Amino acid sequence: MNKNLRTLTGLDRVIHEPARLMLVMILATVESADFLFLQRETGLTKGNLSAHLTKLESAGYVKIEKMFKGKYPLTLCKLTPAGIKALDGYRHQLDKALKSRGRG
Amino acid sequence: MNKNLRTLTGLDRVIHEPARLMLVMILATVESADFLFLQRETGLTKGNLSAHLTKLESAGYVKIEKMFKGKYPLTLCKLTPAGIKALDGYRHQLDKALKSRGRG
DNA sequence: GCAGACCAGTTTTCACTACAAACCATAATA
DNA sequence: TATTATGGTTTGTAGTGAAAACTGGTCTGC
Repeated sequence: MNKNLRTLTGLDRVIHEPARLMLVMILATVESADFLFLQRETGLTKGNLSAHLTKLESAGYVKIEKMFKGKYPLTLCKLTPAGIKALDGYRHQLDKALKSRGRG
Repeated sequence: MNKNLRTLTGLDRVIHEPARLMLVMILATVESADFLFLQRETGLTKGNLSAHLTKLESAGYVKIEKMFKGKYPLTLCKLTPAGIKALDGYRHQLDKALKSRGRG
């Protein structure tokens, strides 16, 4: 069953990065989240969070909407259908690979 | 249960790299493997495989023994107890994180 | 009314890393 | 003697993640 292991090479790197995996896992449960909420939840620095969100957006996995809450900017993030699908695929792929034979 | 997600930040990067995850998964099942066997199984290039093995060795996760099979060099790789433990920990950690809430 | 602190992010910088290509030493082959 | 194959290692390079520095706007004290 090394087929399962071989698929690891093709793992979605966008999702595979722990920080981003965290983000999509969170976004998968909340319908929508703002920047500071995500920062608190993940513990990432702002710069880091910003960069990861941009990357997720470029991949089409999250949609980012900028608005104003009162006078302050507000960045709202939401998982797209593509993002949901990507996360699902990633989970299944990894799950299969990690389950294949429990050592010897 | 975001505690599970937060732990993702601390994932062992040595194991997390797909190519190396493949390697340790294979090594976890075979007691010992030579360079070319690993190359065939993983599909990695020689250079790549060499580099990843060196990294795994530096981490103390695999033991590499060089010998001669007849007149040709032979590189034998074997998962160390530390490597087994690391893989186990990685699997559990990731499993927990990926299982926490299945969306919505 | 303006200097400085604060808010919500973005851009820049930098060290590291994975990958592939080039290389190396030896051995069989023509 | 070249040439090719074996079993790898070293080198070059583009890409990446993390933190620091920066930006544009707002509020506060004086």
